[in-house]
Amino acid sequence: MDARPYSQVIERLRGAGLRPTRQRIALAKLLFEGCDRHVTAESLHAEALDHSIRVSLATVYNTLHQFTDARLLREIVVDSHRCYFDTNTTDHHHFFYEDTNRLEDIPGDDVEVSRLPKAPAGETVRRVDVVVRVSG
Amino acid sequence: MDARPYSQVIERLRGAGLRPTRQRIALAKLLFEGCDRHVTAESLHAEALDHSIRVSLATVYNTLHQFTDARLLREIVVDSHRCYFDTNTTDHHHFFYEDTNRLEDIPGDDVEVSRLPKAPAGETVRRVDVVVRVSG
DNA sequence: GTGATTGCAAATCTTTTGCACTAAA
DNA sequence: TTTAGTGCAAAAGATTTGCAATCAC
Repeated sequence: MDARPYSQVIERLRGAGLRPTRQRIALAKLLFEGCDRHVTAESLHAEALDHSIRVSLATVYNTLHQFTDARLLREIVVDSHRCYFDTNTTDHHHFFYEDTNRLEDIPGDDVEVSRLPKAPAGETVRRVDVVVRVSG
Repeated sequence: MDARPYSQVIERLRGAGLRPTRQRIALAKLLFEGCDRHVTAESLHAEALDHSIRVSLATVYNTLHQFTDARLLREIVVDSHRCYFDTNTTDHHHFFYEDTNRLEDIPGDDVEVSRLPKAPAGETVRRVDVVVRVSG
């Protein structure tokens, strides 16, 4: 083992103003080491247990929201029954597989919204989400 | 009062293969008489009670889903905690006011998606949803 | 040590379900 | 009369919360 195996993740948490606790470090390693991912609280909790990381479901929920507030994650709304979180926080859109409830990034250039309405008076556009729903 | 005040709504329900019961007729009148609307189960139930329509929340849920299956309504996903239903079933997109959880149609021509990825192998695109999230 | 964080269990909120009752055809 | 639809209350599923115990600094 590296003498400082967690330093990158710890730095990232500190940079986001989050105290690097054992649970946050472990979850951050699952989320951010490797390629972009989409998780739900349940799926991340299950994955943590698989890796023998002792963390409660409540803490997973809290952590996902803290990471989202800190802009380490992005919340994606595609299903009224479950929250999805995306480790890819850059501007991009999604396929949603209705048969399997799976979410997949659409590469940035493959969607282009060429016309948008202006924001209603007094409002600011926070985000434009495009979801392409597919099924077999 | 007209001698056949409910005939239009009744025809619409029959046409959709739904038996025109007292509850369905009353809810359909709230939903379809007047301009396009966005409702949640809770909001429609409250509105029904305001109009002295005796209907249970469970029936409102069931009815909204039956209407959706019959293509009298469309379900809109903008919030992971609540289902919204839209009486406008034509192709169009939405503003979502994050401060007030309110949903509003964007006129058809004000959004144009000029490039879309092709569907993954074996999948068919069921719908493309664009949500413009705004806040004050 | 001190304040932030966590775990647990209970609470909350939305939605669905089982079943006896009622109403439409 | 027959079957579909309804109401209620209970169940289910996802998420949040209160509070004592624990941990980072």
